[in-house]
Amino acid sequence: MPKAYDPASVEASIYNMWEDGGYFSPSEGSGDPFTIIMPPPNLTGELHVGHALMDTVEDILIRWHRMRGEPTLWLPGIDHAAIAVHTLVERQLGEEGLTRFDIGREKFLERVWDFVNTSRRRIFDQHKRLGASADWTRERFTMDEGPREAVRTVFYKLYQQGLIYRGERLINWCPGCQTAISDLEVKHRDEQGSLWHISYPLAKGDGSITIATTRPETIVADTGIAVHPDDERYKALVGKKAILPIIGRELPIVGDEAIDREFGTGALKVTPGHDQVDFEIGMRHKLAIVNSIEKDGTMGEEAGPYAGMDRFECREAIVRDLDERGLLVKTEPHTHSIGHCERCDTVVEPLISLQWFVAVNKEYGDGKSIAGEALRVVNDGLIEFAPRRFTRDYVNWMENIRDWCISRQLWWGHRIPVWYCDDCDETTVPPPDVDEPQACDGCGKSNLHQDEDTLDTWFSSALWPCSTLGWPDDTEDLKRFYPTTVMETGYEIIFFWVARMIMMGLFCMEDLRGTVEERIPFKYVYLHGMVRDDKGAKMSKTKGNVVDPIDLIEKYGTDALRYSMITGGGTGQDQRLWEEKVEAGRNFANKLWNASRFVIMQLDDAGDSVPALASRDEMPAEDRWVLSKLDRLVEEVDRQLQDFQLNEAARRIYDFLWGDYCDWYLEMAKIRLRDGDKTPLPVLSTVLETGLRLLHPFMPFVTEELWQRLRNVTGEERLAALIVADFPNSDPQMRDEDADRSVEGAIEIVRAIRNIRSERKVEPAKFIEAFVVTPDESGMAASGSYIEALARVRPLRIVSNASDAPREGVATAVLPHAVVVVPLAGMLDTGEEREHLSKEIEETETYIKRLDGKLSNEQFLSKAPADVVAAEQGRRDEARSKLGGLQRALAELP
RNA sequence: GGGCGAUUAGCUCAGUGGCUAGAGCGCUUCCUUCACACGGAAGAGGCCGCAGGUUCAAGUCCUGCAUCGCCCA
Repeated sequence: MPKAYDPASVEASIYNMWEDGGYFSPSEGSGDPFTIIMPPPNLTGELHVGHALMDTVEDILIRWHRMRGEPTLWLPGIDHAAIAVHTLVERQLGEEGLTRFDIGREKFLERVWDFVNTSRRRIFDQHKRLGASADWTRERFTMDEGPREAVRTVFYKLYQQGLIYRGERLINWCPGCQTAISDLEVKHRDEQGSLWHISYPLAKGDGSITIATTRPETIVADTGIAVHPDDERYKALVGKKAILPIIGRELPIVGDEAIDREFGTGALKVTPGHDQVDFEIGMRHKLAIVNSIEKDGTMGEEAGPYAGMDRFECREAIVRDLDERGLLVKTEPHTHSIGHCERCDTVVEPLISLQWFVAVNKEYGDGKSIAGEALRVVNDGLIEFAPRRFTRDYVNWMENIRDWCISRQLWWGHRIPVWYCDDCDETTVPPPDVDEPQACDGCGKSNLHQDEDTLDTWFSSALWPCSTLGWPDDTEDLKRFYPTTVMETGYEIIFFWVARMIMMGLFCMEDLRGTVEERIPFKYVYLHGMVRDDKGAKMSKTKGNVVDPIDLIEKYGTDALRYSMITGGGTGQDQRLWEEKVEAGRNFANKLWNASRFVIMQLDDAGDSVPALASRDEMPAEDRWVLSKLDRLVEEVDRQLQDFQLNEAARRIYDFLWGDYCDWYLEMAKIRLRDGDKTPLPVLSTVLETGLRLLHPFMPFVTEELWQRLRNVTGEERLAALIVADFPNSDPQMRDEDADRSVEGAIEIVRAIRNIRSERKVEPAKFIEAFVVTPDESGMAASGSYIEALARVRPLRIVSNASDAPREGVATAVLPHAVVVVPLAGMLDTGEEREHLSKEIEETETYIKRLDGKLSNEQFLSKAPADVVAAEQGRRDEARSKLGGLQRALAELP
């Protein structure tokens, strides 16, 4: 075996072995399946470290459940990412001096598919590099035939129920992407702007009313002025009219409770065509709606003299004109929140437009609503969030949800399955099995044309848990794996995706499943945090601070990356990642490699003379100790995995394998092995094998490789691969408190002697004499040989009486159950020794004082659980005896 | 404006009421001993943001405040 673990030389072949072995597909066994539908990455670009974290978490859960023998399905896929791909291909066209309208819809889509087919493969290869044990035979794409049929079906069902409608509403328009976007796709950001105070003359008389606005370019679309009905300043004006400057339109002055009297002048110009709040005020007072901004962001006809001007140029022009007319009262700096397109960062323009919506709050059937149901299943605990705090975000959002605008003015995506008639006004929405309707539902004529638009990508993603398993057909997979078990994703898409999957999952399954428990798309939502750069900044291509997971894998290995990511932070917590952090994982993999290398070489050397594992009453304490500790570990890891505490589980396994197993047990075993005693071998290999099984979900490659190598020398033939071995089960029979106490006591003695040697500058190689004073002479004798070897002591004298140890020229360490005395004649500085002991006496006294305080407190004695009280008493006894020992040692110094 | 999170060793972070608060990295001293220098041994380093409260017991629960970050409006 090579001296160092080289991930690059083993990962690919191990992955192929797993895949060829068919281990990624669910086993046929009975029992509840464990299912994760993988969040589908965009098919643009590459997997980033966020995906690496996602894959790691999901793969850990999947591998753990697979090893528990459950039928386990991890279903991967890809999302068609409508806007992203659409704009990407448009940009490519732009470089050739073309627009999509030059080449037409059909040619445009051909180019998109070319792009899709090349970039699809790459993503799966990257998942595989990460070790993802997903079932590639079930891979899905949101634009495949199955998911396409699901989209058609759910659209039809929603339409039939009156839950999808087309209407003229104020929507968020992105002039950059040239499409409507949903509320969620608008990102608000505070920006420095101005608040302009503008005077509007009254229609009758000489008076005027001054309004304040941040968007003077929308003045041309004003259709009213609103004030608070109780505002003394304006009360008399309600019902009167003002004249819109420049345009000359008469504006009714209305009273509306929604007006904030403190903001600006307390008078609001109302522009229902270009502002959500204004739109609602306009509805309440039946104000007209004027559209003055075009979809490309220029001013339209209604803008009069400003028509054709860019919206931001228009703003300056209007302010200038108003100023010239003496109507600009004042301009003050003002910071306010401005909506930007999530994708292209263009300032979003609220516009009145004819779009398709899902009526999420509308009652249907027996009085339920889509959002209401989605809220109920979470409030009733049928779906749980981990970490729990995200439940409230979800509930708040769902309670305030508004209708979902689902049409997009894009060509790439699921085309809206609606046809309009050229001869009458009827809209035809055919059942999903009809590709293209031949006749209008209204007049029966055949002059039909399909809606030009496509659906929001998230509309099809919302169906993902259903559509990937075969819905609308009630397939075997849908019967077996729906509801899925865990939805694991980033907290930033709770609303975009998780919430919508819950809404649509419940709706889709209505006809197929009788109870709501059977309709939910998943039982647990596990949310991971964001991976940031070393300074805590969000990674982004434009900032150039992205870390490529494949680079890290090539440098440190997949397991190293996985370990570092999983232990890098708490559940749902953001974490920072940079190269040096991954080194910790690499070092661990290498440590494991070398410990295994030692064990394997020893087993190999021993050949047929390796004894069977002895019965426990024949084992020395250290063997029982390591098995006992291992069992505690197994129990803890199991509990932590149940609670989604993946980071703690990984850390605990690390602590055991590196600390208990490598640093102590292995070193103890070496001593017996050198003496020709082969009985540690089965213990070494059993504990290692169990450790590999425990660690496998976290670090699959190195554990599989080592497990195979170990199996080759132990000759165990039962199983082909670690990936399908049993996950360890706790066996309380293995617990051994006597062994724990005795070995840990001996470890304390080794540490104490090493400390004395180091502090007193004893030559490292030199063997020195040492005394251990302990009431349990025979028990200690059992540990004598490895204390000698590990602390480089010869001879070690175990005595039961302090008087049997020398007093002069000695360094003393006082432990709770033993006193270590090391004669250091000539090497000892009495002054230093005195200082040393005095300091420790002081610390121990403080500690005892604290315990005394606790133990003399009646409240504590009566209210604390008995075992806590007993533990504190035990600590005090230990501390007292330690103090006595320290004081004696001090007194005996010359 | 509302909500959420963070604040613990020099840095990055664990810590799900009860050991004298831990890890990795970094730092100091020592060790190229036949698994491993991607290593081993020994150490130094903490008003657990601040102020109150609950509790026999608080880094952990509650309230307020401060700073930073995120989400929503």
